[in-house]
Amino acid sequence: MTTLLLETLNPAQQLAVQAIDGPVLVLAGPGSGKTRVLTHRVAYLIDVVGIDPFNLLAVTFTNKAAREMKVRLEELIGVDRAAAPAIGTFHSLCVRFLRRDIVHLGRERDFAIYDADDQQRLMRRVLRDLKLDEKQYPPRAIHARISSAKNELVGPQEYARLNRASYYDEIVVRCYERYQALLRENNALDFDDLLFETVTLFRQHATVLEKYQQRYIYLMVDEYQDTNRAQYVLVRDLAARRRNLFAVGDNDQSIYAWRGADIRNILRFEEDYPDAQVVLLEQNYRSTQSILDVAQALIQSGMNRKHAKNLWTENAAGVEVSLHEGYDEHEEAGWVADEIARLRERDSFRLADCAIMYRTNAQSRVVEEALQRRGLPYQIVGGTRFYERKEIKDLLCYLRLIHNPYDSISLERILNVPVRGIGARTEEMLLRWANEMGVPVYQALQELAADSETHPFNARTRNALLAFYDVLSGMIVMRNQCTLLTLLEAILERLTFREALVHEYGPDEADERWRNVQQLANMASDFVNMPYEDQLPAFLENVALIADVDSIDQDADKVTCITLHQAKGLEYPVVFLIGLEEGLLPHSRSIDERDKLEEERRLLYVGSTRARQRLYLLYAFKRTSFGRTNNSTPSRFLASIPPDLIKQSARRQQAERPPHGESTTTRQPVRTQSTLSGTSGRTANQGRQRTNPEPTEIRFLPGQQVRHALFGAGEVVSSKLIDGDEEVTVNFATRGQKRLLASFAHLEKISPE
DNA sequence: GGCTCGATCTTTTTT
DNA sequence: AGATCGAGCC
Repeated sequence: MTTLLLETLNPAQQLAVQAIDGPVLVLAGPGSGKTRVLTHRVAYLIDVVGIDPFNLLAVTFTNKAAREMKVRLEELIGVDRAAAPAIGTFHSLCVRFLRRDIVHLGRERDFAIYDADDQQRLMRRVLRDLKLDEKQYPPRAIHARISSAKNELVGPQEYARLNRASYYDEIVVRCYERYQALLRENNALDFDDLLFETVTLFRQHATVLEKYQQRYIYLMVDEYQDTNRAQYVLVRDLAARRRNLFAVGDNDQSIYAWRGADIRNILRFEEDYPDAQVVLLEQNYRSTQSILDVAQALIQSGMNRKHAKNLWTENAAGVEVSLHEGYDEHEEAGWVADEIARLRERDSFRLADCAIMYRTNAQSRVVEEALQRRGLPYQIVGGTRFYERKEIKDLLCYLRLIHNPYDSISLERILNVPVRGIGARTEEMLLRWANEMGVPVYQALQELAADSETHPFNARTRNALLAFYDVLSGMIVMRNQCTLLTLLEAILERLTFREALVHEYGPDEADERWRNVQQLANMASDFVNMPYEDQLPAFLENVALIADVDSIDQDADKVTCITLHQAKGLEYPVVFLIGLEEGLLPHSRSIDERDKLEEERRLLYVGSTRARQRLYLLYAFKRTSFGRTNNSTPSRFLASIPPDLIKQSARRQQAERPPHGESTTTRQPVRTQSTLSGTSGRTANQGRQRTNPEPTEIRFLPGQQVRHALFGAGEVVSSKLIDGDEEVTVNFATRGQKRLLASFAHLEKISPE
């Protein structure tokens, strides 16, 4: 078995698998078989070293990755033993810990998990409670602050301590406090709490932490470069006793800084664990040489690469990477769809072999249209998620409420769904009444049902409320006496849900939505083998933690449309990267900060290394966004690719040139890399132009007061020339310190000079 | 209490 | 361009 396990691995992989004791850092380039290494290491620990599977913990980035790991493990060591190791995402593992031990924090184990939509609603409730204007204090923005604070393990008090400066921050603190209080009242945790509370649990209850430290002798963490502070501390604490931490990652694929991921976690590994063994996986098994060359060119033009890897492959050169300019986003998508059809007919690729990747979800719409028009089956990952469809979310709220009646956010959502004559005023009255009595809304309804004398409602309103309460309380009685499916069917029947759909949407749309409901019922039936009382909580947890990528259908022969972020960790024989334009990739929001810009570059790197055999790069000559059409500039990153590595596809002579009136003479010649090269100013469009030619000298000196369109006023801390541009570090009064590229940031000098 | 119309915003990226 | 939200109307 030993030999069998190891002989399919290359020397570096073997080294990683056999590095058992102490901290190990595996720097694994794309396609270098890191999933193989992880899986084989678990198998090796169990089979060869003789570790009890019960003592292993592996953290993956997605549930899908966890599933795949379990499947592969079963193949290696058999079903029985493969079931035992704890394998899952940070969030699902934390839920597991918290269900068991959150009582130590004085909370209940059947807490609800709030998703983005719930968080939004809760935030609005907070603003209403605090009488704050949503215009002045956008719920999203406030919540974003709270969320990143939690990811940094900063609670309300500490946030207040760290941010004394502005009034805005004071508001954030008040909202943060109220937000947490409401979560507690509703017996709910949001996504960020799952991590935060687990860390808190471990910090405050040494015995609990010790229990897990004892149990999990070997820890493995995938995608270590994308861990945030909370995750980092969690891992550090869990590993503190045994120090058997096996971290796998690739700093070149770090693309989640915007949600708190800190690339320094991986860069610091050797400082955190000076005795760490470091293994480099540089052989790529996935891509052709041509694809790898392009990917390497892209990433090597980046700045500040630590742990630079040199990927190589024994794979054949394969087909050249191709670059194509579409006239607009429609032609771009059309070209892709046509090419997919050709690949299927001429080169016998399947549709499932092809993936179309883009920076923003909004781009998927046009792609969808193009595929639809040609009758090519496709699946769009993300976008409007199944669980976020209204009819589904409504039903889920019923289920959540049945499980946890204190969840007032869910209650408010469905109080008048389907319409039963409970309007905003009644709702507000009910909430105020409950508030006055100091009880959860559900309990207020109980009071009302018990014929309380003091309620403020008239007879008609009271009846409407009682109708709602009857449904709910009836279901709560049923909760543990039947299967989840039966429960769901009972809800549908009690609510005459289908009829309500017809009433609200008309017969056609109702049909479509009813099919979604049936699909939900289908999913509910997956849980029939559990004890009755476990089915509902298990289902709800599953729903809350499932990610879009987790539900990619690999069996169907469909084209996959997916964002670059979600594509991390996946691979496809054929990959199309579309919208490679300034403002889109790099995204306009990331354009004037060095670190953000570098992350965009890595995003492109991640995208191109998903491809096994064919890689297509596309951009459009002009693009409509926000209802406005603008000429576009090819992404600066394309300039990093030496021209002999790409085949510029000949532009076809289309019949559909721009409609009359608009002359084609302004059209740019095809911009190959020779014309794309360097940072020299191009005048491809009238829209975004660089304000100054190549800077050759420092224009901003420390102490200079400047103004930025977005960040406001600030003071220059330092400035240096890098790569033909001036990088200015500015300390903004309200936004803190930022590094900006002078040529893009449009910094305005304000006195004193 | 629900409807229609116009104004306003939207698009980063997500567990 | 499309969705969402608020104001004013029935």
